[in-house]
Amino acid sequence: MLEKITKRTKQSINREELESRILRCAELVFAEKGYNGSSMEAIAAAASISKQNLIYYFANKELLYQRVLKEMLDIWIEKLSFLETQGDTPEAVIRRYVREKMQLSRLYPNGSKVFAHEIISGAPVLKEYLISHLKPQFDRDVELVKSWINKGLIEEIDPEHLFFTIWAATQTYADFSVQMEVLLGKHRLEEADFERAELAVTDFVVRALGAKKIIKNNFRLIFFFAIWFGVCFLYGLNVQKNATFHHLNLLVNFLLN
Amino acid sequence: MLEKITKRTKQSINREELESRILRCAELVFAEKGYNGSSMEAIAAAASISKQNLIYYFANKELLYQRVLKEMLDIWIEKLSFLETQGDTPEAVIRRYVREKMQLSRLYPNGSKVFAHEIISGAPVLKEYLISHLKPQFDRDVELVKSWINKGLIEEIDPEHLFFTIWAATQTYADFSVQMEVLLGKHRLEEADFERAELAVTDFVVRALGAKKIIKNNFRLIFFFAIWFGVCFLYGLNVQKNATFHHLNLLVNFLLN
DNA sequence: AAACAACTTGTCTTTCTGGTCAGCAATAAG
DNA sequence: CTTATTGCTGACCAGAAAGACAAGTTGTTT
Repeated sequence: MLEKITKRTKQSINREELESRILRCAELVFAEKGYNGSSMEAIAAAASISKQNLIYYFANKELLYQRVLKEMLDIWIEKLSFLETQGDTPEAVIRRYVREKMQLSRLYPNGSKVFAHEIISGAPVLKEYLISHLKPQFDRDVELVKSWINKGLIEEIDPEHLFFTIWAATQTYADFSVQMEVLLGKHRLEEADFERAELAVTDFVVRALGAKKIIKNNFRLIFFFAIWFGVCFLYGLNVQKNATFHHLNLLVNFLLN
Repeated sequence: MLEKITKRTKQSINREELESRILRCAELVFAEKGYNGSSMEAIAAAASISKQNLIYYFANKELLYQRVLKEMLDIWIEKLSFLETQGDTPEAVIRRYVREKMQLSRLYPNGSKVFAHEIISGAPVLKEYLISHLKPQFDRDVELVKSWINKGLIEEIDPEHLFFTIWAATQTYADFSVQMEVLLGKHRLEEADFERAELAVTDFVVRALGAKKIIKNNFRLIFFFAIWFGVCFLYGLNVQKNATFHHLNLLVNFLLN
């Protein structure tokens, strides 16, 4: 297919700028009012242009809506793949994943909301796209998690539902921000809130995965055995029998602290 | 205030029946199309009555919407309070809480969706209600979780964000069911899926809380000390020194298994 | 400068939808 | 059986919104 060479004239630059401004404003309006509640008039007003001009750029509402949705999903799919992280530990991969997803909630709250509206409504527009683009990636990522489980790197966890939970827990900071504002008694969620949230959710997930725990427990195991061997060795060789319980008590007190 | 005695005539029974049928149908339509996308005509059709008749029962759309929302939230608030569970362990309380919330997603998927639409849109109708009814309960529950942390019953976790995560992880099974259907390659989420989900989410949360871990670790600790004492006791008394390492090896193999 | 393309706006039509109103039908009360 | 109340329907209306059309304006190319 021949790609038309787009000269960067004053017009074409303006066009691009205006298009992206329209998309951002449309995103905002769709997020707040849903597809049906958003009039072209309102979107145009948000972008400070006339309705007719808006229609000139996006022939109809459906098309505009699709563009907004697709932009969001492209970003999501692009940013959220396990694939390129084969070398890292599960914990590192998961931490990165959760962080990225939180960033999306923070940076594109409106896109997230439009996406949420769409899915809740039964994904009339997005269904095909989900099947063709999201599912393959999902299947791959699930396989990877399964392999982690088989290798004993993480706890036995339901891989599919792990993803559902991560998505939900992160997405909620975009979609349900109003609820949180009310419950936290704030006018708006701020940077600090998002940072706390990110920390809470990542820790939450990592702890649930048990990735960290295994290491901790291994440490404890090794620690115990080391002392045990030491003690047994000593007693097996040349310490008087009567001292046994005294040393034992010291040790027990130390461990229980 | 005088309460009017409602005689249970044929008419009043019909009225109640029809009212609740309308509410259920409205819930369904609102869930799928959002407030603005749902016409009174469509709701009436779903309930198999005429539009005028619908308006006879619910004078206008706004009112109908509020009723649907309020019914859902009342159920939610009623079912989800920590208060009456003071005696139980944190793990028991949390398990019950998550299970109840999952039940809501399973039993009232449409109500959940309407609620989600509403919150995502900025809670124009519900905001006051959230402040007056949900926040006080939230604050109480947060305090309880904090007290658990202070007592060392659970890991140090961000209480507010714990709730946000639980809500998100459970609510998602109502709101994003379509996405899950696509990704799991199913036509509909079935009982079995919900059971798996409930198990996954509860385990997930409990593990993240660390409530279970403490118990498990205590077990392990007791187990170790019991064996240790036994072994030391035996060696301290009447077993030959040479047998030490043999028995030790047996034990180590058993523990590491 | 002229011709052409890109952009912008005002006007109009059509469709949809929330809601009114007057009147008919079914049921309950006297 | 009659009357009053409650339940239901058809005809209608006003306003909102999508978007078609034509006319005018600005920018680009030759």
